[in-house]
Amino acid sequence: MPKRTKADANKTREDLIQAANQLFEANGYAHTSINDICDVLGITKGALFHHFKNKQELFREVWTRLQVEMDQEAREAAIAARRSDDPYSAFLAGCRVYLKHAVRPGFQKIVLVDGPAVLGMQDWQESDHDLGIQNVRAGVSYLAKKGIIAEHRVDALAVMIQSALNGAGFALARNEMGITAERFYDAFETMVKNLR
Amino acid sequence: MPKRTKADANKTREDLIQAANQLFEANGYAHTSINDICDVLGITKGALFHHFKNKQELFREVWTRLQVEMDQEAREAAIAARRSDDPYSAFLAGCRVYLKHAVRPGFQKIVLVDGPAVLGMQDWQESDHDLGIQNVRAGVSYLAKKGIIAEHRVDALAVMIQSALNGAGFALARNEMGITAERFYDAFETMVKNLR
DNA sequence: CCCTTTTACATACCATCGGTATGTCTACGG
DNA sequence: CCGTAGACATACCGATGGTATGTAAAAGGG
Repeated sequence: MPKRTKADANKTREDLIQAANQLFEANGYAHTSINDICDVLGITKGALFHHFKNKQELFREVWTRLQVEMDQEAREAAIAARRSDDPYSAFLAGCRVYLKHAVRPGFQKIVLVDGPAVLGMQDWQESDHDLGIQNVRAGVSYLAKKGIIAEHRVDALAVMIQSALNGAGFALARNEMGITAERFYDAFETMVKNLR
Repeated sequence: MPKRTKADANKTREDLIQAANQLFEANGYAHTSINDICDVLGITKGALFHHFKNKQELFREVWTRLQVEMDQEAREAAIAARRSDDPYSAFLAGCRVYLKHAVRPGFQKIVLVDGPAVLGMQDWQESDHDLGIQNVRAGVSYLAKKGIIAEHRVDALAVMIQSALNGAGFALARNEMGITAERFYDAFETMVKNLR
């Protein structure tokens, strides 16, 4: 009966990521101790530090997975929604997926709130924006090629649009001012369709 | 030679806030220890815990001041720029001030990055200390009263516009994609003036 | 099949940190 | 002039992130 085979080690690593994800989501990074995470799996700190250099690296792994997951789904949705008669369809479909994730408490707490604070702004720039923003930028750039918006505003608008989606996600999760998801999406779509 | 008068105590408190502000800005909340702050002033933890309940409360004070400072300046700018022939003038002037603050690394790190992570989302929601959104909302609401944009989109648009400004601040501070402040403001203004 | 090395953990331990309990000295009101 | 409250300092505690070390099993080469 093998107890410490490579497959088991890989499972331990995955369990660690999943347990960390749950605890980070529930209690936040700062209020989740390494022992808390290990206790969930019935292992000790030795195991955790064998698989991850430190607490931050474990967090980064959790954080990265959430981002990649969202990115893939958004890309697929954008491609699937592409229509020749509506230049906005693909872009808006991607944004809708992004918003769907931005509403989830787990995504918010880990990616949007703790992410920048824990990993620092430099790290945050590298990935979140490389995944989220380039997605948005591609959509905006397409609108520019169609002559709908000015080419020289593509970058600035892409940045602001993604931030707008983040803000919408926050507000929705917090039920801020009682704004519904429908209302948000209506406002967002109107805003996008009136870009010049 | 008076050493522990009330005036001195007040100065100690102010010094604490200022030192904390600098260290939080330079190293972030998590990497700033209470002893670090006290060392700057040559005092001990006893003094700090006499003036503040805990580390969070000190942070909250720093955080609040930055917000209030920005809010006052934005209000004044908006009032000063009010013009009867241009419904956007006051709102855009306020946004320009907000953007000016959002670009500052201190405002970013403390208010935008560490703030949500340290104070938590619930705290954020409960307190109407988020002066930025109230400011923006007032401007958007005015545009709605002028019949320029739809009343039922005021809240959602306000949230997204403020987030857009935050994102612009981040991008500018990091010199992301080489977008200049002028370009950002041009794109922002165009976006706002095409809201419906 | 045996011997060595590497892997996958556990155990023991340490420095630092946020926070508390307590002590001390000074200003101030009566 | 005295007692009390305020403004700090000192001493201490538990928890936490991280390290150093130990150990048993698996992997791998001959």
